[in-house]
Amino acid sequence: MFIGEYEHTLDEKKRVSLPKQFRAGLGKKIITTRGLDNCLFVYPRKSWEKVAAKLQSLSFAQADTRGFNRFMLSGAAEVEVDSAGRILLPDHQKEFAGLSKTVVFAGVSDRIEVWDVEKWKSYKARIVNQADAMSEKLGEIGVL
Amino acid sequence: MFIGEYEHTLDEKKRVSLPKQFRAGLGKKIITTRGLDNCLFVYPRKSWEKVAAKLQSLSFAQADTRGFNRFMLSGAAEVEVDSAGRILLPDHQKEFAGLSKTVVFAGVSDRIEVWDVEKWKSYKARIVNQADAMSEKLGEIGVL
DNA sequence: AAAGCAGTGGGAAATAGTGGGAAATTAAAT
DNA sequence: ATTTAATTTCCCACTATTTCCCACTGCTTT
Repeated sequence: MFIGEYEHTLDEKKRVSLPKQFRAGLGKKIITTRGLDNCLFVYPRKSWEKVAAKLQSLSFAQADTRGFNRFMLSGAAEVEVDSAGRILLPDHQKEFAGLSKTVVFAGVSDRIEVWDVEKWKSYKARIVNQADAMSEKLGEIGVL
Repeated sequence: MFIGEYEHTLDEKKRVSLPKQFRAGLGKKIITTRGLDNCLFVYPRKSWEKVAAKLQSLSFAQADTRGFNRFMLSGAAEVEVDSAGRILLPDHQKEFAGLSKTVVFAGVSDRIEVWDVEKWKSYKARIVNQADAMSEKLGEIGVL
């Protein structure tokens, strides 16, 4: 269960150190992939295998599942945590998520998200403003 | 399981080096063939045999499956990886996929795809823009 | 204040990717 | 049939990137 929010630095070699609090839960080999809303998803190897198994069951005959597979799989990378607790992000992921120097790690239960700090700030401002209204909606359908 | 995206160069002798990450999974003899959406599919010998078996199980009675069979099988070639980790692409495949100098290798679970870099960029832009719609599909199959 | 540690930066060594030349094989031409 | 041309194969060499390691800084803890 990953929770919390941390600001880290992406250096010139495209390295970022993982927040200490996440390292134990992630292990040595982890998977990063394209996520939704222009952020990256980070999974421990085991959780990723579940995702991958589901993706593999999709046929390549249909154009939309082909596209979907390409989005998730070609956008993914297996990265190893170095001796200083850092990972190395591929160019295409850095570009996809629009990462500059400062990035945000956000724990979201079974996955971790990586955001560019500016994108994160504006996104967070939006969801904070909407939280009150959303809670009523969730109450209506019996979630809270 | 092949994942990730890599840009490589096709030289004047039609050689491309395979991304280091894919070499172990591919072995020494590999199969390249015409793929869907104007890219090439690359398989390790073993996976190819499975694909070929599936294709053969399709009925010859229907004109369209006959066509698909010919498309995949006649477009295939067995190529060997040289001492520098490169393969040699046949002319007709280079032409089919519209490959120029820079090509993209994309890992998509059991196969690797080879794209011309420009075609890949525009295709990727399309699927990235459809990410929202895709997320609903993700929910349906329980990926997210 | 000293010690430990998380996060960051940077230098040196290793290597993946690329280009090109020589040898060998095939094809063409006289 | 022999020579010439062209293409392919094999090998070596260069370079930009990656990898591995060590060092510094600032914060927290004792």
